Amino acid sequence: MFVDAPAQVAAKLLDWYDVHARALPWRAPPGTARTEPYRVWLSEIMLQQTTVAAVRGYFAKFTERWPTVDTLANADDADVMAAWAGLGYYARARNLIACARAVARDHGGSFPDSEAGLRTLPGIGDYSAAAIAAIAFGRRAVVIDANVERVTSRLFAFADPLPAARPRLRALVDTITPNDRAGDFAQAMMDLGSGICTPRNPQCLICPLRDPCKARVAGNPETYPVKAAKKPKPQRKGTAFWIEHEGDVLLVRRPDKGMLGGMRALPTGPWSDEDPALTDAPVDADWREAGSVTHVFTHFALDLRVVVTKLSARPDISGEWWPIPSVDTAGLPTLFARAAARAIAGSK
DNA sequence: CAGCCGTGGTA
DNA sequence: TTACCAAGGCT
Repeated sequence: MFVDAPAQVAAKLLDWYDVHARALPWRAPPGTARTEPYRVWLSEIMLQQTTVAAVRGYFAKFTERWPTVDTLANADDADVMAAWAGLGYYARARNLIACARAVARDHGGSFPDSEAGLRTLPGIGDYSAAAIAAIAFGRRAVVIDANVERVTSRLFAFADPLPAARPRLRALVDTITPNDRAGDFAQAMMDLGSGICTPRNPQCLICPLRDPCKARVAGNPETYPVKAAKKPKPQRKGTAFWIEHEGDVLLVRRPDKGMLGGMRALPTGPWSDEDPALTDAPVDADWREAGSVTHVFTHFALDLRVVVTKLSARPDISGEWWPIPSVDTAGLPTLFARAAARAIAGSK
């Protein structure tokens, strides 16, 4: 058998998938009816740069509360943003709302069934359009995510550094993508990348592609994919202001663009390499230190100093006064949830 | 094209 | 503990 023939790769992988496919809430088992496009779409957006474990609870919550794309399209923005709180990359939530409304308004409540049609919707890029077209609509599409890049670069011992070499890697993925079951093939590649062809210590002994894999033969699968070096993360500092009045705390809504865009938050000063100053506070007050929280984002690390004050008169500041005992229901992103916990602990 | 954009798990 | 990294998209 010519195990390195492209068709053989797909056949081996699909045979493995028929037995070992992960059972996931948004996935139909191999050989059964396809999952509804709404659920495929919702899961694909949530899974962008996000682990299966993190998505499970959010997917259950969203599908229970908004079971169809129309119900989501009619939801209040603030409710959706609050429900997304903690999952990260909040532009996804803003695009989720915009996409649901575009589907409801421009497509009669049904998702486009082609890759090109899906690609026009907000929040759906090359990967998601291909994945939804293949998984939800049975289209033949070349689906490329980080798992596919890793598995394919190892399979072909493709050593050109990414992301510059993406077009050539895509051509290789194209050669092994089957005409039938492209959706199962994509999901099989992801399962393989998640459980066997892992970034470190890949389990080549039990891999269904161990025979055709050139990197395994060479003995260096963990060196793929080759990537350009990363830049160091700058350290920034800032201050969060916990302002109490009669058992309420002041929350603000952050601008739609930028960090934690559109999310509820504590008022803050600027985040920079300068030492934070109390003069950035939205009100003049007697501030007390409540400690600090450190948080690591994708491209910088933040040391957020938390200061608290209790005002006897309600200041004239725009924002929401939220009952402190239920501040955990405000939908704060993790940074501010931790800052709030620090403020409450530090003000006792 | 490269920078921006969260969070939590893993070794 | 530090560093890497995950079902990427937008500008």
